[in-house]
Amino acid sequence: MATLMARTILHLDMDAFYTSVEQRDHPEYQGKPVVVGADPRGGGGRGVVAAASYEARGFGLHSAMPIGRAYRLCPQAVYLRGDMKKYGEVSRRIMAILKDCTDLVEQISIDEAFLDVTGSLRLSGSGRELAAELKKRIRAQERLNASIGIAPNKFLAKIASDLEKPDGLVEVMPGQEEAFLSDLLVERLWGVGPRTAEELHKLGIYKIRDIARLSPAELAERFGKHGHQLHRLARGIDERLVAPEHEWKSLGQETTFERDSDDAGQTRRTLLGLAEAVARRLRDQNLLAGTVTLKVRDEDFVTATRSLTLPDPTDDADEIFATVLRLLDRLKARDRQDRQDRKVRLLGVYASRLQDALTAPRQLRLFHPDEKKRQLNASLDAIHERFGGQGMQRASLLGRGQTGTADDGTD
DNA sequence: TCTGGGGTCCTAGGACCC
DNA sequence: TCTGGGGTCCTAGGACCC
Repeated sequence: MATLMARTILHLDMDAFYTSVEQRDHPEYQGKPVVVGADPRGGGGRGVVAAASYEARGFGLHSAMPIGRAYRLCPQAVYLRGDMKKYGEVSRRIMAILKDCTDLVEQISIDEAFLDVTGSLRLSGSGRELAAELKKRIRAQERLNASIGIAPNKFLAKIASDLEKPDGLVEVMPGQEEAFLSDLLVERLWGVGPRTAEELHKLGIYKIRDIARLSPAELAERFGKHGHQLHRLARGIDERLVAPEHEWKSLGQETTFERDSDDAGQTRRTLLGLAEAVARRLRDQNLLAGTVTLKVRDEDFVTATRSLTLPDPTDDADEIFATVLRLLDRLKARDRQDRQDRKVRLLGVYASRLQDALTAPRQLRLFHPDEKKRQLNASLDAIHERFGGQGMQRASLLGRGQTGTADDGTD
C-alpha cells in the first residue's frame, strides 16, 4: 500500500550568481557594485541587467532593470557583458556536488536546483545538516555562497531559500506551512506575476493569507486553471515531484538589433544566422523540429509570431530558413496599412514539436539528397566545433552591418 | 525608465473529420 | 438542404519564470 510519506525537499539558489563569479575571479571587483548585462554605452545602451551584485543592489539596481536606468542610478558600477560559458562550467561543477548527495536533482536554471533528499536522510542526518554540508562544500570548492530552503515540498522550499538571502538557510517544518506563508505578499506565489498581482490587488488581496478569503470556485472563475493552483499554493500544498529528467519542448534563438532596422537585407542575413544556429543546436542534441516559428518585434514593441508545422521534421538550416521566409511573407501580408512600415527591433527563430532524430520515423524520399545533406551538415558542425562561430559562415552572412547579435565581441 | 534571451504552460478560435 | 456535437490538430498570443 502506498503511504503518503512526508518528503524533504531542498531548493538551492546561488547568490547573485554571475556577479559573484566575477568578483571571485577579479579581486579588484570585490566590495564594488558589479553588473552583468547589456552594454550600458554611457546610458544609451539597449537591454537589461542580467545580474547585480549586492553592492549594486544597494543603489536600487536589480535584474531585468533596463540597463540605461541602471547606469543613471549607478554610473560608477563595473559593467560586464558576462561570460556564459564560464558560468555554465561553474554551474556544472555545483550540480555535480548536488548529485553527489542524491540522484534526485532537478536543475531549473543555471544557478538553481531542487533536491529530494528524503531517501538520504537516514544516512546523512537532518535536512538542515545536509543543507549546511552542501553550502560548505560549494564554498570550499567554488568560493561561492548559496542559499538553501528546506521544506516538505518544492514551492515552500523555493520561498524558504529566498527568505534570508544571501547565504541563507531556512527550514519550514511540516505543520508550519500556512503559518510560514500567511504574512508573505501574493507576488511570492509561483505563477503570480504583475498581471495576476494586479487582479488580486483589485480584489483587496495583498497577502497570501487573504487568498483564503476567496473560495476555490471564485478563484477558478477569475483565474481559470491557474486559480485552482493559487488556492492550493496559498495553503502550502504542492504535490509536484522533483523530476531529474527534462524533455525539451522547444528551442530557439532571438536577437535585438542595436538600432531598429528597415533594411530587408539585414533582416534576411539575421534570419539566416538564427536559422543556422537553431539547426546546429537541433543536430547537436539529436533533435528534429516539427514546427518552425518566426518572431518579429517592431519599433513600437508590438510582437507577432507565425508558425508552420512541417510535413517532414527537420534539423537542416536551409529548410528552416526557407520556412522562416515563407512565414515572413505571411506576416507581411497581414494588416498591410498600419504595421507594414514599422522598423524591426527583434527577430527570433524557434523550433518546437521536437522529436528524437534517432527514433523519429523519417519519411522515405527517394529523390531527395537527404544523406548528402546530412554529411554536409556533419562536416559543418565539426568545423564549428573546432573553430567556433568564426570558423565558417555563409557568404551571405558576411555582409556589412550584419546581425547585431548580443554576443558580438566586447570590443 | 523603456522593455534581453532562454524557456514553459495555458487559452481560444478555426479547420477538419466523423 | 440544413445542421449537432465531440475530438484532434494547428495557430497566435499572452502570462510567467530565471
